[in-house]
Amino acid sequence: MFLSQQSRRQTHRVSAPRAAASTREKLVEAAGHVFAEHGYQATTVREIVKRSGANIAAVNYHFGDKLGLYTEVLQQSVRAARVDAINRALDQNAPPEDILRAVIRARLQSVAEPNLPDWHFRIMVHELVQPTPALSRVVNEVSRPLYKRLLELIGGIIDLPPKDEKTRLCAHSVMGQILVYVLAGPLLKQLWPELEMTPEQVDRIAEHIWDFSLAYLRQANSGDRRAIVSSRRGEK
Amino acid sequence: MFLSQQSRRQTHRVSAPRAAASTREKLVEAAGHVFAEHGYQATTVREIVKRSGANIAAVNYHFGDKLGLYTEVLQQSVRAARVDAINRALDQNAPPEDILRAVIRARLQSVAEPNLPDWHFRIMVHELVQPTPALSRVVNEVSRPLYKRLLELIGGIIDLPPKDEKTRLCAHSVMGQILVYVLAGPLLKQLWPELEMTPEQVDRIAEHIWDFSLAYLRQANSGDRRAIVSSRRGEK
DNA sequence: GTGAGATTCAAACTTTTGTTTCAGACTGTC
DNA sequence: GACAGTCTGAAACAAAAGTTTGAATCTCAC
Repeated sequence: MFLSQQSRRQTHRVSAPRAAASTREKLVEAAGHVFAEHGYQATTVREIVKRSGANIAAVNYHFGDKLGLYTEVLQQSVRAARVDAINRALDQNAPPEDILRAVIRARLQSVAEPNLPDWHFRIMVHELVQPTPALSRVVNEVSRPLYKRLLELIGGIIDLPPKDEKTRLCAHSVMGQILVYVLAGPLLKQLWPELEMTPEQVDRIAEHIWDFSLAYLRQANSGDRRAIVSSRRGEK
Repeated sequence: MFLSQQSRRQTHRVSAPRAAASTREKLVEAAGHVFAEHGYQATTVREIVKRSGANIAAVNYHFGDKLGLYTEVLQQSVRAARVDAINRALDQNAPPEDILRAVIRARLQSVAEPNLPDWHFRIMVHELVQPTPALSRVVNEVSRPLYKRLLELIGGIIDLPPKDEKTRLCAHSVMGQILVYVLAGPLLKQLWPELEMTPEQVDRIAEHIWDFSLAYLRQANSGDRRAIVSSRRGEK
């Protein structure tokens, strides 16, 4: 049963990719939003089909089962995240500090537009908090390269090897500042009702994170590193 | 039905709090771990009772329903978090910079000991990512005061009002750096296998976050603030 | 020790949710 | 215009999970 549907799906995608793809695409689109909002477990296929306007059988017809649909959504997220503005920012030829600034902006900006496929990232976040069965591997495929490049970038700024502990801690500090807006968005909005994630506000936040981070990174780079630490106590 | 059980529970707690509390306590203990690991939706009461050794009816008998048990766990988390080391750190009489350092350490250290009731915080994190019905209010009760005090603390360091946008952004920067270890712990461990959250390592991480943050905060405090910004571009 | 209430237990019940079925509509081909 | 393959729709099915039941056991006051 399952296999025949899978093959049918394959046949479908090859033979009639234009018109019939509509329902399929609508499902992925709706599923992306719902999964991003509730996570995998808390999402029901009935909510997805209701939102997409499709019939409940469509999920199993096109994707085999709920996990198949989720896998498709996740793969699209990975693909989208990979070719995303982040890599474009990382690829540009510019001083490392400017690249870092562009990376922060790129990552944060996608939070501002809830209409557009921002759920790509939110889904990753859910994965991160509670991994689902078959896809920590998928997340890893996109997370590890990005992490690696971020380490290289920051290592370049503070003049340390990418794998140095200090480089990693700095990378985590930058990541954390961004993640808190993606993760704790709803909470922050409760604590700070005036917070509206307009493009202008997001720009200001990105600028702040850049300022905040560079205050340390520049200091760590300029000349003798131990001076910073030893101003407080001896280095380990 | 529900009310009669509730009243029975109340009676129970008053009349025989010692021996019979055992099952109840075991349930809360087990539920805390399971909820913290999987979140509310993905947790089954059967898993909880299996882990606690209790009968499946015990949950409904003692707490009315699954949400009642979860609420109890959450309230204990709130209570635990409230009297936690964080407030002790905030209450001490010391320079704001040292208090900040103590707060960072206190919050990060609880991550290091997974045996102890660390799930208090992890549950909050799950709440934060996907709020459950009846308790964003509860989270709010503990989050808002802590947030407020953090704003005052950081406002004190950079010499700005607590509600100033810049103060808030700085607070979020500090929060984010801590949260990333709580949230992304599993992922970070995959990306950086050598990462072991030993007490020593946690101390080093806490020191880094403090250094990293203070690099900006001190700079922001010292004299004219606009100098920092205008070194890049004009202030808004 | 007896009785009233509190607690536990195994089993059954109800709801939710993922999945399947199969009839019918659509689409493009000969 | 008939056919094959593709897709959709409403309903039914099955498994999982939350909840309830009622009898049995325990606790403790009298």
